[in-house]
Amino acid sequence: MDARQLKERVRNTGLRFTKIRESLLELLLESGAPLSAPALLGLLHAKGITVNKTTIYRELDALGQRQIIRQVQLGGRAAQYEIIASDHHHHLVCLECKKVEDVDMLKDLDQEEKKITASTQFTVTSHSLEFYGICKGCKTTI
Amino acid sequence: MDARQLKERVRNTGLRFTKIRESLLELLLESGAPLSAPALLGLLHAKGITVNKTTIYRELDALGQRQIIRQVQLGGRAAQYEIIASDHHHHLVCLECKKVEDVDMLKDLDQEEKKITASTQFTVTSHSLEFYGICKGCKTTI
DNA sequence: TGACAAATGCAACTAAGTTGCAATAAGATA
DNA sequence: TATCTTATTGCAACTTAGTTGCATTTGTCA
Ligand SMILES: [Mn+2]
Ligand SMILES: [Mn+2]
Ligand SMILES: [Zn+2]
Ligand SMILES: [Zn+2]
Repeated sequence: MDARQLKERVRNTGLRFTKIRESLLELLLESGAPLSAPALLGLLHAKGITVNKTTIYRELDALGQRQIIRQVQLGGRAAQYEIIASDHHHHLVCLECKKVEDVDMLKDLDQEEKKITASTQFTVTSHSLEFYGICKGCKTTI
Repeated sequence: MDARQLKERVRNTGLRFTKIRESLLELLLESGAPLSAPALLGLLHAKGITVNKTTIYRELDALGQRQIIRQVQLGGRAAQYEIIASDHHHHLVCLECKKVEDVDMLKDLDQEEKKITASTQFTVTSHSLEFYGICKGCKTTI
């Protein structure tokens, strides 16, 4: 998933390719980790792009509806957002500095989804798995 | 985990056993699912117990520090809380009505924790796994 | 029964997120 | 390129979740 592909995806869903939208997606793409609305607002302002918070929230909503980004719940007050890339993955959340890292799918949880759907009255369509602990940086700092 | 055991645990940590604390824990115990601070506030008021929201937040914090309850992140704006019972479990979250059900641990994710800790610079200490989908009630209603 | 810490309420605050409405700009078309 | 339509944006006012300082009340134990 690079900037060009992303632009393609955005245009295909009927969205205009505005400066704000472009910069916001660029930030999410460059960031190795999910970003919150307040964080995005700050980063955009730091880039010299003046944008209102209402626009950010509407933008995140629009991109979410089109399956270009997804909201992830990792604790903390604000929701975080990340580009929906090709492969499914999970997250490592540092309890110390709150940094988030991606971690590739290890076990096949789709099997678990099927088991639950088969054995309960609940139809599972997706899942999210977060691992909590201490990151490399926080171990050396202490 | 029944009311008596819970009272014991509360007393053992040096907490006084107040009417508010008792009712709050009772609500969490009776509820099959996690509850948010605003929800608890509403339920307590419905029970005729007048309590300030500041008290609720401080209470949740105190019980959390003592490992009597835990905060769970399940999407939605408000954090949810549940009694820490003996066995580890995960959650089924209905995307329609937002209801939450417990689901017993199926696979052994402790193994995954160990693998990650061994192969990355990140020391995993816990995890949370949520399954999303449609609950029984919401399937029949549609 | 005090004494003393824990618990509580209140008011004022911050931070995240939402809504309605008016102004602006992207980009398709002529 | 000028024009048109509609998506996008900003602004202000609002809601909801959660926090803080301080004064008052209440549980517990000697
Ligand atoms: Mn990720
Ligand atoms: Mn649970
Ligand atoms: Zn860290
Ligand atoms: Zn449901």
